[in-house]
Amino acid sequence: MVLHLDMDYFFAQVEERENPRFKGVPLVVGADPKKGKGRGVVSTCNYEARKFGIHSGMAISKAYEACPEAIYLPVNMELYSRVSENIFRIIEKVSEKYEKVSLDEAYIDLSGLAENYKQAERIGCDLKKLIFKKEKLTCSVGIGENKMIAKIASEEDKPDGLKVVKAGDALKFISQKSIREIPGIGPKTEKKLEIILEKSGLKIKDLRAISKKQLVDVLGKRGEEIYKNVRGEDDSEIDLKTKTKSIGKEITFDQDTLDPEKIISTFKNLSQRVAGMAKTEERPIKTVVVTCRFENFNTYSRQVSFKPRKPTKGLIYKKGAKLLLKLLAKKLKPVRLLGIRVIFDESDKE
DNA sequence: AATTCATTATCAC
DNA sequence: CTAACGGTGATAATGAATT
Repeated sequence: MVLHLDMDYFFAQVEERENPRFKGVPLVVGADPKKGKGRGVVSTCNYEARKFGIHSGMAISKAYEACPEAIYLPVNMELYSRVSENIFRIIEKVSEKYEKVSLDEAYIDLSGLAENYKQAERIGCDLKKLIFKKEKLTCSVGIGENKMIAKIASEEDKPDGLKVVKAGDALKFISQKSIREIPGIGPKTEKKLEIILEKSGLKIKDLRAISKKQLVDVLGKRGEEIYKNVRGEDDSEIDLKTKTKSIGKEITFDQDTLDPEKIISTFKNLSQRVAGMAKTEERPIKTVVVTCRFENFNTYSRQVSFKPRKPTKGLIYKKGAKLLLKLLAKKLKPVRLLGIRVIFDESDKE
């Protein structure tokens, strides 16, 4: 049995807690809609803002159009990280066997902890109470036989929800849900499936009409998983503490630029920060990846691998600058975004 | 033939 | 009028380069 925990509108809820005058009015956490013409997106917003049609991932300029009177706050990641750590400390009191999906989301393995659904529900309820008592934040919990069911269940009664889906009810529970609720089906996959079935607004049960072969044909390896998923099955394991595989930084300019000074100084800055973060991992890196997005949104990456070496600022910048120059020499247009990432050496396995 | 490398696509939060 | 659209990290597909 699996428990999925999802903090409700996390960043915005934390801001409400820190500053109660944000409660009850539309609140959007993301970029400043006025600064730099508002090129960012909405990170999270509270439910009052959602009434205006605002949601995560929406362009901040569009959100501003929908609700200029909302309060717009910048992302205060340091604050949310601290709160997140507190929450995970609470989760650890329930079980060490958990998978951290993000700052505000986790799967907990209930095998060995709960013999039946009643006990599982008790654990979920206690966890919610504990988090609220310690952190004054609400969350939603879903419980099911596998990760997918638990995840879809946690959405069911949000916010402040607690939903248990018994094994026998799982198939029925997911049948009428949008196929987008299946983890791994995004906009592109949805479109492909709509073409196969010549129908939009697909429900999970609709996908049961597609053969395994056709799914694999169209979706590749993921088709195999999706074939099982739409039948309520999910083999994916709870992934305990895995090592970071890569670290990167990227930045979108306030305005697209061709200014070499600006490009270089920005790139230097990114490199330095990546080096700083990579060093704390105390592991060698073996690849540097540079990303560049131009004004037309075309995005390119260039990478180079080498003998695993310590992630020094000089190494990362040198390798990266060479790649960047090579790229810019070919495709010179005003630059929208620059990024650099390092990939750690993985040769040391378990 | 098998493995690694490079690049792009897709996804999640 | 339409498009607008971050930052971080993971995985897969595909084809080329190496071993």
